[in-house]
Amino acid sequence: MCFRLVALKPMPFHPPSKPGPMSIPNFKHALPVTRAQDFAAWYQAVVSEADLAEESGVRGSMVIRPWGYGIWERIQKLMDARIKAAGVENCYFPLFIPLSYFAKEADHVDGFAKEMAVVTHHRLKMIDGKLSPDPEAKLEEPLIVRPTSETIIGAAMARWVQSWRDLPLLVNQWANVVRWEMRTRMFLRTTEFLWQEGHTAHATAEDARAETMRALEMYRDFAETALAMPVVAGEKPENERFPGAVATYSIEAMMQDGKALQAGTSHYLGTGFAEAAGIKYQDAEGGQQFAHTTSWGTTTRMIGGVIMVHGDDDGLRCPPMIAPYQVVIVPMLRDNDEDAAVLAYCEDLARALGEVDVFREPLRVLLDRKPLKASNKRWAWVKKGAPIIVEVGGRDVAGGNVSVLRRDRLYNETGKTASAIVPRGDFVASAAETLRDIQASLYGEAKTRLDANLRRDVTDKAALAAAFAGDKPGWVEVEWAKPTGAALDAVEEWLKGEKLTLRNTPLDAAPATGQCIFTGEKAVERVIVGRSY
RNA sequence: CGGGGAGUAGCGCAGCCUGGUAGCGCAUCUGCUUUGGGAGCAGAGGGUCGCAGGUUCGAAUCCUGUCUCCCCGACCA
Repeated sequence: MCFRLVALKPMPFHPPSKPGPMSIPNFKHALPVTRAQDFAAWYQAVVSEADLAEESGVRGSMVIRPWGYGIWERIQKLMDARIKAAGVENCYFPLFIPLSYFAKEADHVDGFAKEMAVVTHHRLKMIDGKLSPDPEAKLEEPLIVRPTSETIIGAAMARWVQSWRDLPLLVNQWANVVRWEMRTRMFLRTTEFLWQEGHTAHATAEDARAETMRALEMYRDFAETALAMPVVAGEKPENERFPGAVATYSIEAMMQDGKALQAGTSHYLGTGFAEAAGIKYQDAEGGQQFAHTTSWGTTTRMIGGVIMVHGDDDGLRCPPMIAPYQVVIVPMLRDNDEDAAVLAYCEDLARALGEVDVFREPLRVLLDRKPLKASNKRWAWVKKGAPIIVEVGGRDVAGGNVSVLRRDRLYNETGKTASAIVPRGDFVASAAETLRDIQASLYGEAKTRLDANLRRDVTDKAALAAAFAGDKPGWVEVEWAKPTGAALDAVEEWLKGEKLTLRNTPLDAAPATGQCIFTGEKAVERVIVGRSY
């Protein structure tokens, strides 16, 4: 992986101006490249410098390192609680799906056939000195590696659902899936990725649609609360739908370069998958009905979103709710007699912090005992984005203090790291409040940026194109007539020429009052246009 | 999958055109000095040059194939 700092086109979008080192020439940041120099290289630098993930040698697949996986485990824990609170139960379905299951739903096949990993053999053999699939061991029916599990879960649902009393059926699984993407990026689009996929079956369309919206709202609230990542929840236009879905909804987050990232999806699948899999039930009147199904998912992509929403030129700033460690204690050891006292003081501090409750959980604290120079440890934790870094030296011990560094406010006006010396007891007593404040301030900063870069004053195509000219960042919400079929294709064709995409039609948008920006017809709703990942 | 670029020590790179058996900076280790902070000096360790073939007396260097990564595009959570 190499970062080239030459002749890079400057990023036209800068975070809200903050006091600190922004204006100081040649300021030394923890990363080798800044957001303004090259956003894509900066993103990769955060991934590697924060020890989130690394290349694996397998195309498009990454090793998720402990700090990155720790964030995923936090996401899992908080999301899982919400899923269970909605009455959805976890279970596990096979990684391998018989080709015949997958083939049943035509639109589904159209959508996924091009990116499928296929298992065709069950044995290897040494042939001409090379270990190769044994031609004698060819599978009767190929297996596909799941790109999503609607089909195999549908087969199970068909067995489980007999009567209207069996509905609703609400299941979820945490799993890995594989999609053979042409172009991959760490966390944002990998060949194999981790996710949660919820699958539900209902008696009526109304119930299924309600579940679809419940999941969407769960994702919106999760993104904004746990990830401190403001999003826009809305419906995807017709041709961005999940293959086989009747309606697809998404949450869209704005990255610091102004591009949109789809961070979660929820689908109302109608009866299409039920018909393909035979999910039928006998209703109260004795008639046979097909169930209405939904599916909804969030993935490790969210970690990429957290990086691009909260990261700065010193690395990740991890929201406290999903930080594997919320407070990291770095002892300043000098290889002298004071060290034992410093360590004992740090251990007491860690113990006291471990008894603090924050966000209704015990505070997560690490005493970093690694035999490295304290300054190196500090900057490693800055890059990883630990919300609070506490440094403790001999003088702190003597004075009963700690030196506190907030990751969201790293520098003061003079460009120095903004460590604050505070009495130990005061720090422990206020730690939970400080973490809540960091969570809130990360959200606030991102929300301000989103609002400042979402325009709603564009009413014609020329102005829309101009709004993005010269790589201007952000989104534009426009009124449109929600064209379908060929008319929608024409809209997307024009947008493609401008390198733009339709993101979604926000649920909470104001009603449309004017004309469709694309067709000139009477507008029926508002849709967000932007560049995207 | 199309176009472009890259793979040499943990990281960042030079060497490749004009083949002769590998070098720089940072990091690491050791010693001394320093100490509210990303230290200084001296010394040391670490690489089958992505992989596989080929040409050659000899390949990091030339040729062929292949894998992986990055950028742009088409596709997508």
